[in-house]
Amino acid sequence: MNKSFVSADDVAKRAGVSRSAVSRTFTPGASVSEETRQRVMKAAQALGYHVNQLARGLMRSESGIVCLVVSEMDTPYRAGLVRALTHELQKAGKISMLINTDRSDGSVDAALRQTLHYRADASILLSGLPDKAITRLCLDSGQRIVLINRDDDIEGPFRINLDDGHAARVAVHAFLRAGCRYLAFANSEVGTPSLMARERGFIAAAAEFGLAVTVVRCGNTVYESGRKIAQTLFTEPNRPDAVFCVNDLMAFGLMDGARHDFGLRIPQDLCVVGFDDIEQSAWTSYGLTTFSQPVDEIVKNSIAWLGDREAEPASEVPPVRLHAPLIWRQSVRATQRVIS
Amino acid sequence: MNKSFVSADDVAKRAGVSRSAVSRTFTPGASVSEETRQRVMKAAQALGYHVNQLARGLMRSESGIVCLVVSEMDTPYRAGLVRALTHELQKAGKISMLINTDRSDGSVDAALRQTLHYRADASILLSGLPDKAITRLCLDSGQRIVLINRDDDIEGPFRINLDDGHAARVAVHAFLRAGCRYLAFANSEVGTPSLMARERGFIAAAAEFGLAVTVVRCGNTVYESGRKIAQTLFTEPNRPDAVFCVNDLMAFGLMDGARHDFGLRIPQDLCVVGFDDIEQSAWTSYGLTTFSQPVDEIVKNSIAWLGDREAEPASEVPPVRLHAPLIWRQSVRATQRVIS
DNA sequence: CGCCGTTTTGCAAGCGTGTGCAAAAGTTTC
DNA sequence: GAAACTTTTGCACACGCTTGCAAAACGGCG
Repeated sequence: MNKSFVSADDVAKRAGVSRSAVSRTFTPGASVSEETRQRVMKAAQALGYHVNQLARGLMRSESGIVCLVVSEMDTPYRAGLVRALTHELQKAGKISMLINTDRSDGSVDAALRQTLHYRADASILLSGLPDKAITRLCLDSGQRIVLINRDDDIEGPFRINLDDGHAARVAVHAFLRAGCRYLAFANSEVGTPSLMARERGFIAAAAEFGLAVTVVRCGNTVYESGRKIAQTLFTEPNRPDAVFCVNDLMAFGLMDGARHDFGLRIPQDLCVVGFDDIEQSAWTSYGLTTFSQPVDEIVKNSIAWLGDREAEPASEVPPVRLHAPLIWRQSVRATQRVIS
Repeated sequence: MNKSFVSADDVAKRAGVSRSAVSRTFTPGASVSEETRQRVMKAAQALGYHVNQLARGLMRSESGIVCLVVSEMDTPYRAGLVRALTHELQKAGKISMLINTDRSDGSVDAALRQTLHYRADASILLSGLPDKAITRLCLDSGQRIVLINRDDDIEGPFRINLDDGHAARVAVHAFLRAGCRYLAFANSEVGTPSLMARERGFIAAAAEFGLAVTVVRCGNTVYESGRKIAQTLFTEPNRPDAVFCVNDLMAFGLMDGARHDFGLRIPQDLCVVGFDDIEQSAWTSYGLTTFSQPVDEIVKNSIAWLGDREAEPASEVPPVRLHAPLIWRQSVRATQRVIS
């Protein structure tokens, strides 16, 4: 009761065996007789012994730690991803360290440095882009790196991306089927490769049908930005009748602005498509037609890559490109509008 | 370039000093001459050396690890809390481990066991209730425990709670001022002490004015539950004109149900108050009047308690009880309704 | 009982770090 | 220049664990 952790030595002493025996008892697949194992277990139970993973990680090459580096993690999409990742990592016997990179400027680099401090087996980056040098350092230290939706050109990390261009194309088709003619694209000023890919894809697909796209970029990928974009978009002379928002949150802001400030009805006067399919999209007030982030697939791929001890160096492996299906709800007309 | 972490020995060799010198260079407050410090730093830089926190944690009693144990962490309130906690912990030089307790049954206990494995300095519990025995074990191992909004009667952990009862009383007053007469309370079946405290407080305060409260409990504290409660509440003979929802998410479900399925106008026909003040409450579609979780205060108190190395055993310290102010938006009438 | 093959067990060397202690080096004072 | 301090440095042990290795124990067989 002296306020300190109990060690394997204590257990060994109590069970009347050597320290090796207790170590082997807690090492799956080690050679211990059933009798001693029982003895050790009983002693461990009584003392409240727990293997010290720090010390274990010192001997083995693996620490069992996986770092998740993420900023603005209360964003619904990110929060959901973190939840799913931690859950599956735990099932795989790993523990997750969460590194918050909310402070800008070199924060991702600092985060990766932290992962080195704790000898993490792997790092999963959900946001930000790491410096090349520090990435190299991690990789050289034997750490694995997974980049999710950060379409980076660094070689070495395992990259998981979406078919953003294809999704944008699907959005155009959906709008055309609904009889929309004036397309707009609501983007942020963040300029992440995947966001820009959606923009380019949308414009290109529209061009194939001879349609121009009004592009507005504003602030961060948040509700307020959508709200502001609604202001600029619907006060223009020829207002769009279809908007593809780079993100569900922006879509909500845009919808609220369109309805509240301009009295537009959705989908009768305006069709909206979002991206992420976060929980709120299904709420009755929005009923947003949106592309679904294949969270489970993303997680599955990440874990598989981490688990596969003898996998190729990632430079050989092409990025995984996952499909984001369109989830139909009520923010896009299913059929062409009849002009009455 | 042999895929492994570089150790202090490597640095020492390269800098032509002893390993102790390296260790001292990276230990704030240790005695090293400026010259050797420079030499060591240069060598460390060149090799990409990083102190191994696992090994350091083995020597010192502190690992620098703080565990956050939380379930359903993609819930907006929880996600925000986790974000704020990780941010402040990092500022305090700690690193956070995230333990997901989504699987029910004994999962919190398993989580605490994990914290022991990694010799965490402290654990912060945002959800679930730990077993008493395992809590004791953590405390005896010298670990600190913080319980946030889990109004538990275990002695030892540091407890942070809200003045739920008082908030409920404020809600009743708000409704009365708006001229509401038929009060209802929308709860979940979760039965957490703090949720029940809100329920009891609401009923008691209403009783003081001779008013009865219709209580409905349903499912989890999520949107769908609110939706369902709207169904049962507004099909009743004398429908309520004011509902206090235990949670913002449920409030949104209730509002959507009231508006969409029953054509009720808010706040003209129905006043609603929520709890948490999550981001969505400020969205135009909802404009929910709600009690604000003092996230910053919660975080500040937690960190202060962890940082204070020589603090009293928590059994001496009474739970901190924080105030949750009511944030006025549009879901409650400011003045009494004029019956026309 | 002796021989041989198979477990089981303890020893001891490591993993990468911090730190007390005494020796070495440097600084001040007389 | 020696004595008395102060600062810096290296040694060696400790932290709690894993694991290769060889000795010990065990079991079967002739």
